[in-house]
Amino acid sequence: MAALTPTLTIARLAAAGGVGVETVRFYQRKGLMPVPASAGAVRHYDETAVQRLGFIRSAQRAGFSLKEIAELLALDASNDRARVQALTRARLAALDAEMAALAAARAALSVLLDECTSGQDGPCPIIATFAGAACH
Amino acid sequence: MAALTPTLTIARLAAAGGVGVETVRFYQRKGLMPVPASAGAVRHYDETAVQRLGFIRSAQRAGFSLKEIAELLALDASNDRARVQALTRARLAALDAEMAALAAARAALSVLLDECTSGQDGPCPIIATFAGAACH
DNA sequence: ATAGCTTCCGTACCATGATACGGAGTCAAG
DNA sequence: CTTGACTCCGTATCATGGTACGGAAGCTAT
Repeated sequence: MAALTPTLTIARLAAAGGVGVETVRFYQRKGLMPVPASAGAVRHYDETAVQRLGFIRSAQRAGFSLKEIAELLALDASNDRARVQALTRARLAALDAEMAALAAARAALSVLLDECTSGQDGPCPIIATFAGAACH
Repeated sequence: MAALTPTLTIARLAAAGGVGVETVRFYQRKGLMPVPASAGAVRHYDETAVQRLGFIRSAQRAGFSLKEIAELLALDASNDRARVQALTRARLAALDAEMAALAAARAALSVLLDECTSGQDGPCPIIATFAGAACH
């Protein structure tokens, strides 16, 4: 029940994946998307290409870089769960680190904003904090 | 009690700020750091340059882009607290959005990792999830 | 069959935040 | 006064993730 679009042009593929044509071509150059050995002169794509594009977008949403996604796609073929798990743990650790950094920045900025909005005395505390890193 | 380094070379300035010489020059090109109108042929920097460099690093840690930092530095002169507050609120909102996205990604990945580690049945759930965005 | 939209392809460009390089000039110490 | 370290300056390069452009060729509808 899904044989209505057996051959997609690159524009349709891109539309199906919610990206631009140039982005698909970019992914091809990066080896993320296959270049289907054009029988004629214009390439045609099937559902697996759409799924692969979806894979890329999904993994990207999870914070994987295109380089990591390339490896994940390679691992899709070889059933190396250990490697996938290792990549995933690394990504989780990176996410935790990023979140901690953002949380710290957020907390500091939030306090400064409160200080700045309450009270007009002297210089802006936000600016002053950036200016006076250690002492003055 | 801080007149021991009235004139710093760019290398000393960079060292004081914990960045490379090329980075200082990069900031100069971006208008973030002053280029102190060399009396001779070699520029010299004072403590205010060190502070400015510290300002940049501090604001950067809070997630501001160099473009935003340029504006904050400009606002340091003109005491426009409203604009500083607006920039800060925008940055807080962006931080919140980024943290939410990371948290979502983290949660999803964490679940997938658990599923993948417990049980060897069939294909890797992590890969399968990326592959099967909507349905199969 | 000819206009007009796509596709293909290489190449160039954008933003972001740096980092590297090569040549010329400067400066301080030996 | 020469050597070696440092500076200045423009330009180039890197990584990341794309976006844009221009010409030639193909496809499609009238």
